[in-house]
Amino acid sequence: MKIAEVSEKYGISTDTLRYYERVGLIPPVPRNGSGIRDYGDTEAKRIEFVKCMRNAGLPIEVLIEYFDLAQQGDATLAARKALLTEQRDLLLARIAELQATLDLLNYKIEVHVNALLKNEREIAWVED
Amino acid sequence: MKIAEVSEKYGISTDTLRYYERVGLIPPVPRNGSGIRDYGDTEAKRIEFVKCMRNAGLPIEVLIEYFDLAQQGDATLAARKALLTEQRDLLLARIAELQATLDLLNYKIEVHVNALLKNEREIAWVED
DNA sequence: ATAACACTTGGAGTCGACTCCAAGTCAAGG
DNA sequence: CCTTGACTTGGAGTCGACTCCAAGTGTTAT
Repeated sequence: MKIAEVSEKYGISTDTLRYYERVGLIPPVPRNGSGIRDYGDTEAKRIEFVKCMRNAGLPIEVLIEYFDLAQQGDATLAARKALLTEQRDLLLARIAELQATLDLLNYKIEVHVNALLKNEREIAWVED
Repeated sequence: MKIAEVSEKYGISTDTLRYYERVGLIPPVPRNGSGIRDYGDTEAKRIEFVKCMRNAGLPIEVLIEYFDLAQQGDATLAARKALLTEQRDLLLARIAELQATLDLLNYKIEVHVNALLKNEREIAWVED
């Protein structure tokens, strides 16, 4: 798969894909005879995972660290688990915060709806 | 309340508080005789709301628009409701995404835990 | 075979949201 | 009176994460 196809498939710009490779978030992608990137399944899986994690706000730095550890084999299993757990906990806390804001937003909307209804009644009364 | 106290109370830097005022996210704060900001309850409430919304990722621009509308009175009630509803829906979608990533993260952690347990068993077997 | 087009590179530019800085003013304590 | 320390201003700098650009090479269709 060429870069344009990968970009299309995952909704990530070609610039971003190359950028990820540059900073080490994705390992060097294999090239065909004329130096053009040829993404395979391994790459695709990695990209999908990165997309998901980035979308949830995990910093690029953290992901790089994770992949660096993974690349060192079983000796780093515990460290990787710790890293993932930390990010999981941060995410959990984040979700709780967003949920709280969601509740507030819903309450505010409710208030606006009520105000609108009240206005309608008053207009009806005036026009009667 | 002086700016340092507000900063302390809400965990927002004085720089950020002044920045918010500059860009119109908070209306001009009243000053005492010598030009120093004196925050009151109205200001505090606004700051708290802004903090909550910003924390949930609502862009500054959107919040400014909301306050601009609010300042124009009842005629903008419907517009404000629409704005809030749009942001609420975005937030809802965001939470769902984060939840999906959370699930994936939990699964990954599980995989690591299993690998660790397997290693332990192997070590035990070697050392027996 | 020549135009059109996807790909390559390194480096510069952009964006939102702060964050820091220099230079100055003012109130209070020793 | 003089220092200390919190406050003021406008403007510049930083950060993470892209995003864009110029200049060049390779592939494909007419």
